[in-house]
Order: sequence, then structure tokens, then C-alpha cells
Amino acid sequence: MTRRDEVLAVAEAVLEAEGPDALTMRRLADEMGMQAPSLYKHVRGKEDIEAGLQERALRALGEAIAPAGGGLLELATAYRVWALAHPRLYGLATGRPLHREALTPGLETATAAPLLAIVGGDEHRARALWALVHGLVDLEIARRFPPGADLDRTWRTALEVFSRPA
Amino acid sequence: MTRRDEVLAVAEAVLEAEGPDALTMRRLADEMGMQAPSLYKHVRGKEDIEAGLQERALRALGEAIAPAGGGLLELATAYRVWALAHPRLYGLATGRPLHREALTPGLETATAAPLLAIVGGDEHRARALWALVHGLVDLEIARRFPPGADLDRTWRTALEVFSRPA
DNA sequence: ACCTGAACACCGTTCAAGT
DNA sequence: ACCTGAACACCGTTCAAGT
Repeated sequence: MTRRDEVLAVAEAVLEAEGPDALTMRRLADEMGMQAPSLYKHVRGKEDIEAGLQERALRALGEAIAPAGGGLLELATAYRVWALAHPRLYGLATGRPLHREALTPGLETATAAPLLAIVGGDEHRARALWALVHGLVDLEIARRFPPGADLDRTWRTALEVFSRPA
Repeated sequence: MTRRDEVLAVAEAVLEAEGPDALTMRRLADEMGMQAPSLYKHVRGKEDIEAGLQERALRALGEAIAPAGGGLLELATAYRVWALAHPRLYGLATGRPLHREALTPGLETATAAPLLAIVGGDEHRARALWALVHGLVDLEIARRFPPGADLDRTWRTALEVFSRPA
């Protein structure tokens, strides 16, 4: 556990518990018992922290959906459950451009592998499926569906459309 | 054109041209030839400005997709074109909770009407379609698809899945 | 190698005061 | 009714200085 990883762990906890506004350099420093300028000895800046959180998010999401049994429903459910359990982290990893240059090579592909596998290796269908699942999760996290909407049913309907054979 | 609407028009222009970080009270005041505290005579605060921008976004998006001919492809294309032309405004209106209490009554429903119509009035299918289209647009705006991805083809594939009869 | 205090150029917002 | 200057409690980041 390097000092940088400690910063990232604290950052993830603060982000998830109190939201992006609470994720400030001064707050992280405080949490680690140091002054804000000292953070820059362990981390390049706030962008660097966000890049690190994206890496952690992809890794965790990938692990969450990988062991899901072969079915589309299982995969989608695992995706949904993880995203709803880590909404801010999920948003950080999908709602803005990836810091790809800072990512462990192959991580992006590895995370997406279960999606690709379930559509038989067709990358276009995999992207369409990703968009569907991401859209559902994103709108649910942002509470953008109408207040009374039955989201379980929305998910079921959406997945039925996708599982219908070509 | 009330003074509040002037603020919103300036805010939209700044947001779309330079991104959310440029959207500051001081910048807006400057653009209008006044000091930052004076803005509070025309607008309740930054939240109020964001609520006003959401209203403008929904109205404009609704107008953009309403006249699209009956086809799913036309509707989805109009949605995509508008969103890509106003990416930050689109994000403001879909990437965070709606300030529903500040919205013109019926606007949310009116904006969604074309989506609902095209699936024959089935609200669950309408939400699934919205999630799909939103997911595609959101990931495209955030440049989250792999660098070389053929997004036109992704859209085509996604819409084919949806148009297949039940 | 790691940490500090002071500083710089910013934020959103409040408030007394002016016209 | 509208605008201002000063102020408050914040930001991210740099830098000289200490150990």
C-alpha cells in the first residue's frame, strides 16, 4: 500500500460518502493528517487522483460483472447492482473521458470482456448493449426517470428487447 | 426578454462555448457588464441558473425531435444531432436530477412525447428506448467508446435491435 | 524524502451602502 | 429597483523553507 494508494482510498471513501463537492485537496489532506500542499508529494494533482479513481472503478466493476453466470439478465443485474452501490465512482469512470494514458494497459478491454462475450463477440452489439445498460444506470442514478416509474420493469423490458434473437 | 432570461442566454452561451468550469457568477456578471453580487437581483443563485438552463434544454430538445418523421431512425438521429450540437446543455439536463419544482408544468412530458409515440404508447418500452438513446449519446459525448469505434455503426446496430418486432 | 506556512488567483454568497 | 465594494469562507496549486 503506497502512500498514493492511501490517498486514492481516502478519496474514494470521501467521494462515495459525500459527493464530488466534498472531494477537495484540503479535505483529503485533513483526512490524512497533513496540509494540502503535502499531497503533491504523493500525487500529481487532482486530475491524477481522478485518473486513479477511474482505474479503481474499472477494476471493481470488472470484477463485479465477470463472475456473473452466462445469462444476460445476470450480467445486467450485476452491472446495475455495482453501479447503484458506487454511484459517484461509476459516474467518474463513465461520465467523463477516460485518462487512458494513465490506465493499466488492457484494463479497459478486460472490464468490457463480459459484455463482449455475452453477445458472441460482436463488438457493435456489445457497444449497443453497453449503451443500453449504461443509459439505464445513468438515468437511474441521476433520478431522471419520472418519480413513480417502475424501474425494475423498465430493466426487464429493455433486456427483453435485447435478448430477442436476430 | 426579462433580465433573468438575459442571464440564462449568456449562461447557455458560456457553458456551451467553454464548459462548466467557465460558468461562474463572476464571469456571467462580467459578460453582462455588472458585478457578481448584482446578479442576485435577477436570479436566486447558481442553482437557479442551472434550473433555468434545464428548462431551456428540454424545450429545445423537444422541439428538435418533435417534427422528426414517424420513423425510429429519424427520431433517434434528431436526438443525437441535437445532443451532439449542445453537449454541455444536454449533460446539464440529463446528467443530474431535474429541478422539477422549477420546471414549467408538462414540459417534461411534452419533451418525452415523441419517444412515447414511437413505441405505440408503451411507457416501459419508451423508457427503455430513452435509456438506449441516452446511453449512446452520453458515452459518445464523454468520448468513452474506444478511440477507433465506428459509432454510426453502433447506432445502427442498436436501433436494429430495438425496431425488431416483438 | 517528506512536510509546513504563506501566498496567488480564483470560487459562491451576504450585506451594508449608495443612486 | 438596481448596482457597488468589502468581506467571508472557501477552492487548486506553487514555492521557499524547514527537518
